[in-house]
Amino acid sequence: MKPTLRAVAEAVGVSRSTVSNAYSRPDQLSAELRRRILDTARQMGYPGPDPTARSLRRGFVGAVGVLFTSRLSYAFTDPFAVRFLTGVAEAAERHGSSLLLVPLPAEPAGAVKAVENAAVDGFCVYCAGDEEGILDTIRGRGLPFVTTSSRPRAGDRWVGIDERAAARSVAEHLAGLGHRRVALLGDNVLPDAATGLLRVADVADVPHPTTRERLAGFADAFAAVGVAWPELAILSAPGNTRAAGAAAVRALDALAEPPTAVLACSDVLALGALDALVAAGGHQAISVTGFDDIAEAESAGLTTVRQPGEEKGRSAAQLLFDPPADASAGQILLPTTLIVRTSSGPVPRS
Amino acid sequence: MKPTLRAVAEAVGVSRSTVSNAYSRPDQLSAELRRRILDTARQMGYPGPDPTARSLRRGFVGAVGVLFTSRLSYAFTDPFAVRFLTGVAEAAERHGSSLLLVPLPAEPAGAVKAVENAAVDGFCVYCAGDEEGILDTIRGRGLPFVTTSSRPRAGDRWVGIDERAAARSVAEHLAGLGHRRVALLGDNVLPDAATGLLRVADVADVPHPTTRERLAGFADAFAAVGVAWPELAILSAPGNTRAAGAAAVRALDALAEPPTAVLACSDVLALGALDALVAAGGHQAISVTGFDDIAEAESAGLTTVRQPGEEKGRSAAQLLFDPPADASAGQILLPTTLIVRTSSGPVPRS
DNA sequence: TTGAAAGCGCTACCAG
DNA sequence: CTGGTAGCGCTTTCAA
Repeated sequence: MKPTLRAVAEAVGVSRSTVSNAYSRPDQLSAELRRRILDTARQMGYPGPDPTARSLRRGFVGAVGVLFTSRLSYAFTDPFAVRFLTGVAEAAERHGSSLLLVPLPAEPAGAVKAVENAAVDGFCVYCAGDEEGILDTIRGRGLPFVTTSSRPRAGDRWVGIDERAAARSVAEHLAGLGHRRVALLGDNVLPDAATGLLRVADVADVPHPTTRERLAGFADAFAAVGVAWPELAILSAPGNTRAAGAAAVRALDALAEPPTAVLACSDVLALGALDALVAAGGHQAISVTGFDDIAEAESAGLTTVRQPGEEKGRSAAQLLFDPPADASAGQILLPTTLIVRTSSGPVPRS
Repeated sequence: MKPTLRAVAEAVGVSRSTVSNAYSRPDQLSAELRRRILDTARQMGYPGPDPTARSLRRGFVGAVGVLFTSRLSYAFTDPFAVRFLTGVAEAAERHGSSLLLVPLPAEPAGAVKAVENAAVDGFCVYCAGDEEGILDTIRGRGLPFVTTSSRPRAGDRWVGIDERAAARSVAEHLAGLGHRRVALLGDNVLPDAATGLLRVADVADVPHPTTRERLAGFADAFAAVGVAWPELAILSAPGNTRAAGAAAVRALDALAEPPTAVLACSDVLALGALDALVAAGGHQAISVTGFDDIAEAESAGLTTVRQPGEEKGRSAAQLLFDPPADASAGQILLPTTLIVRTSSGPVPRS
C-alpha cells in the first residue's frame, strides 16, 4: 500500500495542510521545510497527492470529454475526425488539459450512463447522430459543452459550417457542367438501409442531421435547374468507409441509364466510389465529388468541398475553455471552399 | 447547485446507502423502491452519482492513460500513431474503459507532474523517447503500464517488434540489389541536430531508442557486405513529417557522389524523401525505403517494412486490462514483413 | 508560517 | 431488503 499524505505529515511531524501546501502552494511555507517534506515523501515512496481525491476536493478535474456518436475507434479511422481531434488536442495541450475519449455504447441507455460517469469538466461533442439524449445528459450534469452538429440550439456553444450551402456549392458546380441525371451517396441514409439504391420519400426523413443537410444542399442545386428530388438516385453506404462507398456505387449497375455524376457526402465515400468506377472501367464517364477535402483527396484528384478540420477542433476546445462573454459569440461558423479537381467534368456526349 | 445523493436520500426518506444501491446495485432493493428513488432523483435534477467521488471511494477510475513522448497532437498527425490509437481504442471500447490522452509538457519536470496528476488505472506508453523518468513516475504511483519502447525492462509488460531485425531486412534487400553508397534518414538523430547531413561517431550515440535500433539494423546489413558505419551518410530530419523528410534529403545535393539509396526510419520521412527526389528530377536513380507501411505507402509504391499498428495498440491495451498470469507472457513480439514495391530497385549503371 | 477543523460526494461493510 | 458507520485522500478557510 502506498503511503498517503497523512502518513507523510506524521513522519515529518507537521500537519496535513502543510504537506498539501508543499505540493500545491510552495509559497505557503519556508523553502527549507518544503524540501524536508518533499524529501521525506520521496523516501517513503509517496507518489504525490492522489489525482482523484484532489479532483473531488477541488471540484475540478482538468480533463475535457470528447464524444463520438459512432464507435470510438471510428474517430481514428475517419481522416476528417482525426483532423478534428488534432485541433482539439492542440488546444487542450496549450490549456494544460487532458482529453478523455469516452466510448459510447450503441444502446442509448448505455451511452447516457457513459456520459454520466465521465470525470470531466466539459465536453466536445463531435457530430453525434442521435445527440439530444446525450446533450440533455450533459446539461443535467450542469457541465459546459460544445457541439459540431448541424443544428445548434439557441444558446448552445457550437462550431461548424453551413452544411447545406456547402453541399449546394459542389452540386451547382456539377449542374453547371450539365449534369442532370445524378446519384447522391451518403452513409446510412436511412436507418438499417440496405447497401445501394434507396427510395427516400423526402430529405427530411433522413435521420442523421449532417447527411440530411448535405443531401438537401445537393437537392437544392438540382431543383434550381429543374431536377426534382424524386429524380435523384439515392445511394446508401453501410458506413463511412471507402469499401462501403464502393459497395454502394456498384448498385448503379442495375440502372438502365446510369447517372453522369455521383455526389458523395464525404471524401471517404467518394474515394470508394472512384474505386468502384475505376474497377468497372467507367470512371472516365462519371464525375465524382466528395466532401471534407481530406489529404487523400488531393492525390486522387477529387473535386470536393474543403472544410477546416483542425480549426474546427481547435475552435471547439477553445470555446469550451474560454466561453465568450457575449453568448452570441458562442457560435462559430467556419468557411468552406469548393475545390475543383479532375474527378469532375462535363457530361460526356453520348 | 446540483443536489447530491444525500439530498435525494432525505427527500425519499431512506438512507444514503439505499440511494447509492439504487444506482449501482439494483439487486439490493425492491424494484418499487428503486423506481421511487430514481423518479424523485430525476425530479430533483440529481444527475446521478458524481464520477469523481465514486472513483475516490471505489479506488478505481475506469480510464487508461495514453502517453506520447512528443506533442499530443503528434499522436494524430502521425499515421502510424493513429493506427496504434485505433487499436487501443478498440480494446478500451470492448472493455468499457475510457482513454485519457495526457499531453506531456516538454520539460521533464512538467511531464512527470502530468503523469502524477492523471486520474487513471494504468498507462499505455507509446514509444516515449526519454521514457525512464516517465516510467519511474508510473511505477512510483504503483500503477500498471505497458510500453512499446524498443528495450523492455525485464518484468515490464511490453508489445513491440524486433526493430533492429526489421530494419536489417529492408537494408539487406537494398544491399542485395547492389547498393553500397547509401544514406540513412531518421528524425532528430542527435539532439538539436541540424537538418541534413550529420556526423555520428557511433550508433550508440543516437538517443531515441527506436531510431537508434533501426539505424543499427540498417548498419548491420551493410556491415555484412563490407560497408562500415562511417561510410554511411546520416541524414537527420527535424521531426517526423513529410516536409521534414524532404528538407533533410535536399542536403544530399551537397555531396559529390550522391547515394544510390535512402533508407528512412519511417514511411512519413520516406515519402518526404520521395517528394524531394521527384522535385529534383532524380527519383528514378535513387531507391527509397520506409518503415511502418502506412496507407499512403501503397499508393506511393514505397518499399517498406510492415508492422501491425492496430494490433500493437490492441495488444497493449489488452495486456493492461488482462495481465497474463504468467509474467513471461507479458512481452508480446509482433511480426514484421518486408514489403517490396517500386521505390526500390537495382543500382543504376553509371 | 503553521495547524485544526470541516468536509468534497460517495460506497461498502455489517448488523438488523 | 435496509440503514448506520466509517472512511476513500485531499484542500482550504480560518485562527493561532
